[in-house]
Amino acid sequence: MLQQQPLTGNGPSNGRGLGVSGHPGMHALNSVHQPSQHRSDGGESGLEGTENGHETRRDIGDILQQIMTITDQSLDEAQAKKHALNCHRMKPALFSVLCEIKEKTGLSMRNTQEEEPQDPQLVRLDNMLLAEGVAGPEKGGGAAAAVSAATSSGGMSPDSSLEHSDYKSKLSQIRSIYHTELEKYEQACTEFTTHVMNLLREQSRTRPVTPREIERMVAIIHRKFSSIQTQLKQSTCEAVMILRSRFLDARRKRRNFSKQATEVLNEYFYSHLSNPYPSEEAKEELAKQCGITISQVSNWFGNKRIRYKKNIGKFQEEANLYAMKTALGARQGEDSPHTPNSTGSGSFSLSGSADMFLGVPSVNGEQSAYQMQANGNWQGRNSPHSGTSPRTDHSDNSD
DNA sequence: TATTATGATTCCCG
DNA sequence: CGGGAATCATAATA
Repeated sequence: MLQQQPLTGNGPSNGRGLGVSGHPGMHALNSVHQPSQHRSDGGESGLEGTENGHETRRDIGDILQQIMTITDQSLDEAQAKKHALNCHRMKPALFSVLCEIKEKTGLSMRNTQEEEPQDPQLVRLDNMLLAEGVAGPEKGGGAAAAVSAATSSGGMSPDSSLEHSDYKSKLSQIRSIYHTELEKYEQACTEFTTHVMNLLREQSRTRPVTPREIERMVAIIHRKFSSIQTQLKQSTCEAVMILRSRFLDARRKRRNFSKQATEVLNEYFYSHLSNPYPSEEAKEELAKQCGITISQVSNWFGNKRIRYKKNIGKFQEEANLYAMKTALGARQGEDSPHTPNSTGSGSFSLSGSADMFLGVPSVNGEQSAYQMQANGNWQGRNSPHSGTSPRTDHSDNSD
């Protein structure tokens, strides 16, 4: 895990920086800055005058020098030089010599650095971004949807859904930044690549440039840019992680369920006191009704069971209250005073009434452990067969 | 500010 | 893996 600067705040917003100047690829192009920029013309007169190898070599060196430094010169200057070089009568010969040299050295550098094995780190980041929904296809609406959901969350579950949509909108924000930057990078990359390719093509008139070389150069450029991209991806990943942890923190920062939600849960609990273990489906239903997750429902029931068991007396009041409420609701059928549980409608309530009636009677209630066994276990249930015993089970959930 | 209520987490068991 | 139990952390309340 390598980590770069975190980005969090103003991350990749300035993508145009692109430290191209230090590009290794450039090295190959103009790395040969000779400190001594001596005038290279004039000397060539002696080129054929002396067949002295030494002289000739020096002269060739001069020409080479010109070629090498050509990219350093101003445009017209370079243009002029180039023209001069092209017209030089030694040019064809030199060119072929260069080709030859190239051929030879080319062999040695053939195996230097060929294929890059798809940086595993990059793959990992890609996968992660994909999993987070940052990369990949636009998924419906993103921010807009989240925002609208947040604003229009009339009475449903203001807290949780609000936070959730907050998370989503932040995520989509990151997403859009990521995509913009990525696009910028890609554009810059292609731009730069074409530029370099043009340059090379241009140069290929004065010096041998094999397609293979161009290819290699392009690969180098791409590699460089992809490393920049990796950084972007990494930063994005980090941002997502931070956002996520903050979101989780927010979740950790306990928020009480809404009144309605606890009401629904309590109603279910007390109307199934003899067996307060909602099935998966029931949990789902409850979760839907309460606007919470299934695991939250599970948590709630876990807590409730244990706490109820621990101190039954304390919960008597509540138990009676809900039992009464449920009974009333059952009695009046659909009049429901104010139980806005939509979907499941009355669902629980009546059919399970058997157990809850057991609970109603004793307001003083001590031993209202109903079905609970002496050891405080629900599952044991009371007497072995118990004809009347409320087959609490799922007489309710109609669906 | 101390206490209680409560949702979540963790450990452990079968 | 679901549940019980203990515990944590924070919201709500006295």
